[in-house]
Amino acid sequence: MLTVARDAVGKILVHETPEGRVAGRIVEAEAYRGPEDRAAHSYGGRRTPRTEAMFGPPGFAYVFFVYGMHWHVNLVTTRDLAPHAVLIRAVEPLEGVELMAERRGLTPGDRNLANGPGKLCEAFAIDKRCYGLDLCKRPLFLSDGPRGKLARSPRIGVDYAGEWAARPWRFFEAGNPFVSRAPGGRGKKRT
DNA sequence: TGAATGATTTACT
DNA sequence: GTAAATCATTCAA
Repeated sequence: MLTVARDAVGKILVHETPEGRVAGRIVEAEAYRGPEDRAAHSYGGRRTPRTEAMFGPPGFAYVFFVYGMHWHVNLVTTRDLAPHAVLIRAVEPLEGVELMAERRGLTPGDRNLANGPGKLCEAFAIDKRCYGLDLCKRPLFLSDGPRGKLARSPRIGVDYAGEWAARPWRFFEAGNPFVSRAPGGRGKKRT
Protein backbone atom coordinates (compact mmCIF):
# COMPACT_ATOMS: atom_id res chain seq x y z
CA MET A 1 0.00 0.00 0.00
CA LEU A 2 2.63 2.46 1.08
CA THR A 3 4.70 1.02 -1.68
CA VAL A 4 2.06 1.95 -4.16
CA ALA A 5 1.88 5.45 -2.82
CA ARG A 6 5.61 5.84 -3.06
CA ASP A 7 5.48 4.31 -6.48
CA ALA A 8 2.86 6.73 -7.65
CA VAL A 9 5.18 9.65 -7.14
CA GLY A 10 7.11 10.21 -10.32
CA LYS A 11 4.53 8.64 -12.61
CA ILE A 12 3.01 10.60 -15.41
CA LEU A 13 -0.68 11.31 -15.23
CA VAL A 14 -2.25 11.84 -18.62
CA HIS A 15 -5.73 13.03 -19.41
CA GLU A 16 -6.97 13.31 -22.94
CA THR A 17 -9.92 15.57 -23.46
CA PRO A 18 -11.68 17.02 -26.48
CA GLU A 19 -9.85 20.26 -25.82
CA GLY A 20 -6.48 18.63 -25.84
CA ARG A 21 -4.15 16.50 -23.88
CA VAL A 22 -2.61 17.36 -20.57
CA ALA A 23 0.04 15.44 -18.69
CA GLY A 24 2.11 15.90 -15.60
CA ARG A 25 4.33 14.11 -13.16
CA ILE A 26 2.84 13.19 -9.84
CA VAL A 27 5.02 14.91 -7.30
CA GLU A 28 2.90 14.42 -4.23
CA ALA A 29 0.63 11.64 -3.04
CA GLU A 30 -0.87 10.36 0.16
CA ALA A 31 -1.79 6.84 1.21
CA TYR A 32 -5.17 6.11 2.72
CA ARG A 33 -5.66 2.81 4.45
CA GLY A 34 -9.31 1.93 4.16
CA PRO A 35 -10.99 0.32 7.18
CA GLU A 36 -8.41 1.27 9.79
CA ASP A 37 -7.74 4.79 8.68
CA ARG A 38 -10.07 7.28 10.23
CA ALA A 39 -8.97 9.82 7.68
CA ALA A 40 -10.19 7.66 4.86
CA HIS A 41 -13.71 7.79 3.51
CA SER A 42 -13.78 4.05 3.66
CA TYR A 43 -12.99 4.05 7.39
CA GLY A 44 -14.66 1.23 9.21
CA GLY A 45 -15.35 -0.51 5.98
CA ARG A 46 -18.11 1.89 5.14
CA ARG A 47 -19.31 1.14 1.69
CA THR A 48 -21.43 3.81 0.16
CA PRO A 49 -22.24 4.81 -3.37
CA ARG A 50 -19.44 7.32 -3.14
CA THR A 51 -16.72 4.99 -1.96
CA GLU A 52 -17.87 2.18 -4.16
CA ALA A 53 -14.91 2.55 -6.53
CA MET A 54 -12.46 1.86 -3.73
CA PHE A 55 -13.96 -1.54 -3.21
CA GLY A 56 -13.46 -2.43 -6.82
CA PRO A 57 -10.33 -3.72 -8.49
CA PRO A 58 -7.11 -1.71 -8.21
CA GLY A 59 -5.94 0.58 -10.95
CA PHE A 60 -9.11 2.58 -11.09
CA ALA A 61 -9.81 6.20 -10.31
CA TYR A 62 -11.74 7.19 -7.23
CA VAL A 63 -12.91 10.72 -7.75
CA PHE A 64 -14.95 12.62 -5.21
CA PHE A 65 -16.23 16.07 -4.52
CA VAL A 66 -15.75 17.98 -1.27
CA TYR A 67 -16.34 21.38 0.23
CA GLY A 68 -18.86 22.07 -2.46
CA MET A 69 -16.21 23.21 -4.89
CA HIS A 70 -13.28 20.87 -5.14
CA TRP A 71 -12.61 17.51 -6.72
CA HIS A 72 -10.03 14.99 -5.60
CA VAL A 73 -8.48 12.09 -7.45
CA ASN A 74 -7.35 8.82 -5.97
CA LEU A 75 -5.71 5.75 -7.34
CA VAL A 76 -7.49 2.70 -6.06
CA THR A 77 -4.87 0.32 -4.76
CA THR A 78 -7.07 -2.27 -3.18
CA ARG A 79 -4.71 -5.00 -2.20
CA ASP A 80 -5.98 -7.04 0.67
CA LEU A 81 -9.63 -6.84 -0.17
CA ALA A 82 -9.55 -3.54 1.65
CA PRO A 83 -10.53 -0.17 0.21
CA HIS A 84 -7.10 1.39 0.07
CA ALA A 85 -6.40 4.39 -2.07
CA VAL A 86 -3.71 6.90 -2.90
CA LEU A 87 -4.69 10.52 -3.09
CA ILE A 88 -2.90 12.54 -5.71
CA ARG A 89 -2.16 15.90 -4.18
CA ALA A 90 0.08 17.62 -6.64
CA VAL A 91 1.34 17.36 -10.18
CA GLU A 92 4.08 18.99 -12.16
CA PRO A 93 2.61 20.12 -15.48
CA LEU A 94 4.37 18.72 -18.53
CA GLU A 95 2.01 18.72 -21.46
CA GLY A 96 -0.88 20.99 -22.20
CA VAL A 97 0.34 23.57 -19.75
CA GLU A 98 -1.45 26.31 -21.58
CA LEU A 99 -4.69 24.42 -21.46
CA MET A 100 -4.28 23.93 -17.72
CA ALA A 101 -3.50 27.58 -17.26
CA GLU A 102 -6.60 28.48 -19.19
CA ARG A 103 -8.78 26.22 -17.10
CA ARG A 104 -7.27 27.57 -13.90
CA GLY A 105 -7.35 31.15 -15.06
CA LEU A 106 -3.62 31.50 -14.58
CA THR A 107 -0.55 31.93 -16.72
CA PRO A 108 1.47 28.97 -17.99
CA GLY A 109 4.39 28.28 -15.74
CA ASP A 110 2.54 29.34 -12.65
CA ARG A 111 3.46 26.95 -9.88
CA ASN A 112 -0.07 27.12 -8.58
CA LEU A 113 -1.36 25.33 -11.65
CA ALA A 114 -1.65 21.96 -10.00
CA ASN A 115 0.08 22.05 -6.62
CA GLY A 116 -2.97 20.98 -4.70
CA PRO A 117 -5.68 18.31 -4.82
CA GLY A 118 -8.42 20.63 -5.95
CA LYS A 119 -6.15 22.58 -8.23
CA LEU A 120 -4.80 19.67 -10.15
CA CYS A 121 -8.28 18.35 -10.71
CA GLU A 122 -9.35 21.62 -12.17
CA ALA A 123 -6.25 21.81 -14.31
CA PHE A 124 -6.73 18.26 -15.52
CA ALA A 125 -10.47 18.69 -15.97
CA ILE A 126 -11.09 15.77 -13.66
CA ASP A 127 -14.63 15.52 -12.38
CA LYS A 128 -17.48 13.09 -11.89
CA ARG A 129 -17.01 11.78 -15.38
CA CYS A 130 -13.67 10.37 -14.34
CA TYR A 131 -15.12 8.43 -11.46
CA GLY A 132 -14.28 4.77 -11.75
CA LEU A 133 -12.19 5.11 -14.88
CA ASP A 134 -9.58 2.50 -15.64
CA LEU A 135 -6.23 4.23 -15.25
CA CYS A 136 -4.66 1.93 -17.78
CA LYS A 137 -6.76 3.18 -20.64
CA ARG A 138 -7.59 6.44 -22.28
CA PRO A 139 -8.68 9.04 -21.72
CA LEU A 140 -7.18 8.98 -18.25
CA PHE A 141 -4.12 6.90 -17.55
CA LEU A 142 -0.73 6.68 -15.94
CA SER A 143 2.64 5.98 -17.41
CA ASP A 144 6.10 5.64 -16.01
CA GLY A 145 8.26 8.65 -15.62
CA PRO A 146 11.58 9.76 -14.23
CA ARG A 147 12.05 9.41 -10.52
CA GLY A 148 13.31 12.18 -8.37
CA LYS A 149 14.30 12.34 -4.75
CA LEU A 150 11.49 11.13 -2.58
CA ALA A 151 10.62 12.44 0.83
CA ARG A 152 7.81 11.70 3.23
CA SER A 153 5.86 13.56 5.86
CA PRO A 154 2.61 13.40 7.81
CA ARG A 155 -0.52 13.85 5.81
CA ILE A 156 -2.24 17.12 5.33
CA GLY A 157 -5.74 18.32 5.99
CA VAL A 158 -6.77 15.37 8.09
CA ASP A 159 -6.10 16.63 11.60
CA TYR A 160 -9.46 15.39 12.70
CA ALA A 161 -8.22 11.86 12.20
CA GLY A 162 -6.33 11.88 15.47
CA GLU A 163 -3.39 9.54 15.68
CA TRP A 164 -3.81 8.56 12.08
CA ALA A 165 -3.15 12.09 10.97
CA ALA A 166 0.40 11.80 12.22
CA ARG A 167 1.29 8.86 10.04
CA PRO A 168 3.99 9.77 7.55
CA TRP A 169 1.97 8.57 4.62
CA ARG A 170 2.48 11.53 2.42
CA PHE A 171 5.08 11.08 -0.27
CA PHE A 172 6.47 13.82 -2.43
CA GLU A 173 9.41 14.69 -4.55
CA ALA A 174 11.96 16.59 -2.53
CA GLY A 175 12.83 20.01 -3.81
CA ASN A 176 10.13 20.04 -6.46
CA PRO A 177 8.50 23.49 -6.58
CA PHE A 178 5.18 22.02 -7.63
CA VAL A 179 4.61 20.23 -4.36
CA SER A 180 1.77 21.79 -2.42
CA ARG A 181 2.32 23.87 0.67
CA ALA A 182 0.65 23.51 4.02
CA PRO A 183 -3.11 24.06 3.95
CA GLY A 184 -4.81 27.23 5.02
CA GLY A 185 -1.48 28.93 5.37
CA ARG A 186 -1.32 31.20 2.41
CA GLY A 187 -0.92 34.70 1.20
CA LYS A 188 1.20 36.14 3.98
CA LYS A 189 4.43 34.44 3.32
CA ARG A 190 4.76 34.11 -0.36
CA THR A 191 7.12 31.58 -1.72
C1' DT B 1 -37.39 15.30 4.84
C1' DG B 2 -33.93 17.94 7.19
C1' DA B 3 -29.29 18.97 9.28
C1' DA B 4 -24.36 18.33 9.57
C1' DT B 5 -19.94 17.70 7.57
C1' DG B 6 -15.91 17.65 4.69
C1' DA B 7 -8.91 14.15 2.02
C1' DT B 8 -9.81 22.57 0.11
C1' DT B 9 -9.00 27.04 -1.72
C1' DT B 10 -9.35 31.77 -1.72
C1' DA B 11 -10.07 36.40 0.18
C1' DC B 12 -9.85 39.63 3.56
C1' DT B 13 -8.18 41.66 8.20
C1' DG C 1 -4.30 34.28 10.84
C1' DT C 2 -9.22 33.85 10.52
C1' DA C 3 -13.47 33.20 7.97
C1' DA C 4 -16.32 32.22 4.17
C1' DA C 5 -17.72 29.82 -0.04
C1' DT C 6 -20.77 25.96 -1.50
C1' DC C 7 -22.92 21.23 -2.53
C1' DA C 8 -22.82 16.16 -2.78
C1' DT C 9 -22.95 12.71 0.45
C1' DT C 10 -24.16 10.99 4.91
C1' DC C 11 -26.60 10.47 9.35
C1' DA C 12 -30.59 11.12 12.16
C1' DA C 13 -35.74 11.34 12.76
